[in-house]
Amino acid sequence: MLQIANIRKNATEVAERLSIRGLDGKTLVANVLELDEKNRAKRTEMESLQSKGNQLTGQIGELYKSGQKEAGDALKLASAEIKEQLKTLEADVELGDQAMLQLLLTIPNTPSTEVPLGKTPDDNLEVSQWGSKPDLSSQSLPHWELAAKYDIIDFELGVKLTGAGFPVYKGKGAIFQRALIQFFLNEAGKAGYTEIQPPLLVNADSGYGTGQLPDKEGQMYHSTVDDLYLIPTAEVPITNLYRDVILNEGQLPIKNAGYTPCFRREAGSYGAHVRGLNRLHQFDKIEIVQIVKPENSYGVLEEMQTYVQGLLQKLGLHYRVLLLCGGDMGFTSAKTYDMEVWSAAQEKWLECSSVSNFETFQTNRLKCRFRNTEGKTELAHSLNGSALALPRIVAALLENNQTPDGIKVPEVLVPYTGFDMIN
RNA sequence: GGUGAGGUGGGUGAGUGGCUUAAACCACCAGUUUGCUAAACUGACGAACGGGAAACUGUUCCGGGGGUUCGAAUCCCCCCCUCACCGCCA
Repeated sequence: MLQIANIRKNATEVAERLSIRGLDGKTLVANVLELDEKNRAKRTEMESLQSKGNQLTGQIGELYKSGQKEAGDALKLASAEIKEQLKTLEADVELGDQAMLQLLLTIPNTPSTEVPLGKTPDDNLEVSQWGSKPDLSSQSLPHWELAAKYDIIDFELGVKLTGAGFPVYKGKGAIFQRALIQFFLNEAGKAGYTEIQPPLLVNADSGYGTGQLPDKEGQMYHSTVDDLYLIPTAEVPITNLYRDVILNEGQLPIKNAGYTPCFRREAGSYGAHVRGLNRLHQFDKIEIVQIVKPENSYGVLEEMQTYVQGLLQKLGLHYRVLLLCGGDMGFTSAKTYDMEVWSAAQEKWLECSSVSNFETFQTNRLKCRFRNTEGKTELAHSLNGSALALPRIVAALLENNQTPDGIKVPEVLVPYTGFDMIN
């Protein structure tokens, strides 16, 4: 959620930056300012009346104490009248605040000025590519066929147990998953991230804190008896660690990493492109999260982006880096890089990581602040990225590394798997 | 699930109707002293929002919501959460 004070102060800039998303920034900002002005007028009116009432009660107290009961009783009448007037005023102010909140909730984050204009994924800017397409023989198989051939992932069994999108990993397939998780966690540790094992169920407050609620309510699995939500990403618990917190400047930057299964209902997205591991209801992901000082956040975004690339390089995967355009960026992000790995048999790019700077969009909601050098509280900036999400990495590794004798395990993973070939 | 206790500022924790502009201690911050660090001393120090060029000033906030009262952290009602013990159980 954008900060109203910031919109007021930097109206033109906010409007311009919103326009990068293809929105009518000017009108949006004008609407906010108009409502804001109305609200403030009402608030001033209410507060001065409250002040008057407070003075009165003080006087009444004095009068009673000095034994002037009748004079006190007389003032009570005036006090009662003010109280009556306040009722409607307070209700008005409350309504105004609600209206403002509702309005602000509909406005996405202001893109960084470096974000390219554009509406669709076609307008994303390809920043770089690494590696090259593997040279596979003509009989290369998609990963779901490889999974069946070597009996390492069973999609049908998952359907029996739960439903589509809940695969069962078996034997070397399960070990391979575990190896990747441990590899990613160890790498994050080496890069200075503190490992976190958070709860997989969160309450509604946490959902609101990172913005999954109320907008994406339908995307989360909800246990209604206890009113808890299965996390769609570790971002939710790990970022909410800092909800309603005032940090000391010295504690920043905070760097956390966590592995969790992620649960997504993915309501409404069915079809051919969800085949195999491409889109699941439950999958494993290692997430990295940083809470930083505002002036550092864009430098940190580059650092995180580079870190994720390093993982892909160690796995020997051909990938590209996209700078998302305004229209394709998530609602809460100010700047996002997507990493896509090449899936050799499907012959397409698969998104496997998304690294974003949210500036104060999340921390405003979370009330995550730090005390700056002047001793004043200031909203921190939050960032996160997948490092990495497993399924599409697994898909790409299976497809790209297939040989007539089996699937070669990347060298960096062998210490974790204990085998160098899936066959 | 049962019974009991409790939720106060960054933390510990006092506070049973107006003197609370929330004590005290700790932490954080600034300064003094000091080879450095530490310690000691001094000072400042809750948050959010509004008004003001600024100095400054107003309002709200003691888990959440309602109520009593001229006036509520304090009294009453409902809800939520935490802790302890018991029961059940990995």
